[in-house]
Order: sequence, then structure tokens, then C-alpha cells
Amino acid sequence: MSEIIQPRVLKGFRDFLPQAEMERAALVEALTATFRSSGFVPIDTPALEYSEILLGKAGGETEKQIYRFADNGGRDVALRFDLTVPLARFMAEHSSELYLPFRRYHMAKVWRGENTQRGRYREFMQCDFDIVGVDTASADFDIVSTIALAMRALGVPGAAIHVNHRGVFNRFLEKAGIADKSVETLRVVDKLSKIGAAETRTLLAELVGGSAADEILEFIRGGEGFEATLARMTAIAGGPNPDSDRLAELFEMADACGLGGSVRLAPSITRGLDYYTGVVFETFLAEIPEIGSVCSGGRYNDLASLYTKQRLPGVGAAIGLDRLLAALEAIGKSAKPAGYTKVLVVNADPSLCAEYQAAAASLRAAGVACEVFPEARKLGQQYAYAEIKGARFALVRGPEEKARGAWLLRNLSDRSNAEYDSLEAALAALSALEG
RNA sequence: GUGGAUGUAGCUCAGCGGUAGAGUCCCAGAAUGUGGAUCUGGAUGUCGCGGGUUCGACACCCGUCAUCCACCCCA
Repeated sequence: MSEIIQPRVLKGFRDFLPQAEMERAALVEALTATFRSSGFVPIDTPALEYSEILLGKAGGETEKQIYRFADNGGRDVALRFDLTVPLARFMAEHSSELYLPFRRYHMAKVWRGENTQRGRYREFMQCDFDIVGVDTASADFDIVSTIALAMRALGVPGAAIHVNHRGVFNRFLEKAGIADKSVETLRVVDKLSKIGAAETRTLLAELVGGSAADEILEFIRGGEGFEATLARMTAIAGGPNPDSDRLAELFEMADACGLGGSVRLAPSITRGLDYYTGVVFETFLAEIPEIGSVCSGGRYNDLASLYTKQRLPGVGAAIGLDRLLAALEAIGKSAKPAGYTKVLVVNADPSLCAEYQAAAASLRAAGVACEVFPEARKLGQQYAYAEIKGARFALVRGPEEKARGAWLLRNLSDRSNAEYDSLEAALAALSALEG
């Protein structure tokens, strides 16, 4: 007898039991509806790509985190670590078959070989939505508004969408004469909300000196309204410019759509990924900001240039479905469906199974999700099973009901029974109760 | 990748260098067609895994795997 292989999954990879998967499915359904309502269409791409495609513009971090190996044919391949880079390849490869502007959504698993933490896994689902082919404030705003709609659809309308523009920051760095330290500076600045102003200043002072550090702190100090912060940033960065104008336009649209309160100008956010070239976004839940951004993105005007000479500017954002779910669970706002069965057809007598199945077929034809309990067990056990599956009613017909020509409908929540002299009558009563 | 904590029944956790425990859950019966209470009885463990020290290891040591936390980075 061979030894039993221990059933297990890799670190950072997970199985999803029905309860968890139904919660995820509910999120996916809500997001799908949101994306479609704003004109996004779905696409899909392979999980595995040539490494050179995915690593084209990757920095050191991406290279460390990517799952990369030689396939059976000796090809150098890698698992996608996000959905944006594959989109760039996809656009370059299929631009002649597409139309611009192209707005797509894509919900799929991605893989990163980094260390795990709550809400951070090695295999996780991203929900991306992007608009490719235009570089306008309107497109930027469409992404912001879609984030806001998605958060509303998920029951967290109070989410704060933090917005910034890399161009404005770069102008400021030029003017302050520290452009050569931009990468390190951006990295430190990104931590402001986490480590606080004092600690940030210490780190910046080590990097660029005390006076420049004070200048940077003054630049990234948020807190006022969007327009006041923008005016101050613009002034410090050397006056009006196309990038700050873009932010102003973006805010004007948000304000006009009633989203002025959700959109905040956060001069300290810069985003680590180096393919962003314009506006950048991060989204925080008011109830649990410490879990990090649940939806991030920005404008990337050069990404497709790795794969095509055609100019394909884009803007988009990615929702981290698993982190979002962890956050929603932590604040008690995740949907918890027990199951999809509305009615359990009880098996009270195996010889009546044909009637049970016929009744179930009628229920389904009427749009009522139901299942027949597949063997005869004690009624109590069958009711308990129905409760586990989230059913609200049980349809019962045993020898006694059969003799009377009746069907019994049991309301599982209040444990009341009602008898009907036909299946049609029971069905009618059911739809009345369901409202 | 670095540092810290944790890993004992399905779940939540006690425990101690000398025979593995509690609560809960589950199963059966009291109640042979009606699941939320009660009572009675019952089942369940490679003490994460692998080595080592020891007369003896769940306990001590080393390694390993996994989870959580921090750094880093990010969804």
C-alpha cells in the first residue's frame, strides 16, 4: 500500500470553500454590473506569457516577485503579476482589430512570489478596468467615477479616492533641484501616511538635506480641500502647467458628479510602479484605512511603446479583490450568502422521487432555485440541511399528503406549515411569500 | 528576501520532562414524519512535519512547512 500524499497547498495560495467563494462571486457580480454600466467590455489573456513581455519595463522589485521558469519546450516564461502589462501587449497585438478609445475590464488571477500577510497572497484576483487610446481628463475621471461607483455597489460609499499627478511632483523636484534623487524621494514620500510627518522629515533630511526636506514636506502636506491644496502645490512647483490643469479639470468633473467629497488631492501618493506617467489613484476605506489601498491605478502613456510604435496612452485602475474582501469582512460588510437554494424538496418517501423531481422542474421553470434531497432521511435532518444551504422553504409530500392529494410548504425560518391541494397552489403561495 | 510570534480534537483553547484534556461541534437514543431547549450515551488526535538530547519529548534543541505581525513592496 502506497503512502497517502498529504493534501496541502502552497504558501500564499488558497482553496476557497463555498462560503468564501460565494462572497467572492457576489463581489465579482457587483463589479461586473458596475463596469458594464460605464461601457467597459471584458477581455481575457493567458496566465503564462513570455518573460520578455512581462519583464519589459520591470524594475528590480517586479523581477524578484515574478514566477519565472522554463517550460517543457525550454521557453523562458512567467506568470502574469498584474493585468496592465498583458493589456499593453494585447493592445499592441490586436490594435488593428480593436477600436479606440477602448475600455475593457478584466478580472483574473495574478501571481507574485512575495511574502504573505493579511489581505496579501501569492495568488490573488485583480479586477482591472482601463481606457486606452486617449489622454484626456475625461478618461481620467471615468476611472475615478468607476472606482466610486464600484465602492458604492459594494456597500462602502464612504471610500476616499486619493488622487495625485506625477508630473506636478516632477516639476517640483526639478525646481527644488533634487530631480536626481527623485526615485528615492518618491519612495520616502509614499510613506507619509504610514510613518507621519516627523519621521518622514528625518528620512528626507538624510536624503536631500534639511531645507529641501522642509520644502518637500510643505509640498506634500495635504489636508485642505482639493482646490486649496492644488493651488499651493502648483505655486510651489513653479506655477500653472498642463499637469496641474489636468488635476483641476478632473476635480471639476468630480464635483459636477457629486463626487467632490470622495476625491481628495493627496500630494504624497506617487505609486511605486514606474510605468505611471500622469495621474495616480489610491482608494482607502474609511473604516479600515490601515489595510491599504483596495483600488489603485493611474495613467500610463508609454506602456504599449514597448510592443508597438503606435501611440497608445492609457489610464486605469485595479481592484485587489482579495484584499477588498478581507477589508469588507473586517468591517462586517461582506455579503454572506449561505447558498442559492430557495426551496428544498424533501425526500419523505423514495417511491415518490419522480413526483419530487417533477415538482422541482416546475419550480425551476418558475424561476425558483431548488433541489431535491437525494435520499430519504429523517425530516429533521433534511430541514437542517436546507438551513445550511440557505433555503427558506421546504416542499414536503409524504404518503399522508399523497393520500390527501396535498403538498406541504414549510417556512423554515418560522417553522410554520401550510398545506395546498395542488403543486400550482403551493407555487403561487410561494411567489406571494417571496414577494 | 530579513526579523518576531504562533502551530494540541472539525472549531476555540488549556496543559506538562513521566498514561493527551475542557468547552463547543458532531453521531446515536429518550421522541419509529418535523431542525432552535433538556437528558443519557458515544466517536474523534501522526500534539504541523523531520531529526536530535533523554531511561522517557506534546514539552528541551536543530531543521523544515504553514499562518499571523513588522520591514520591503504592493492589490
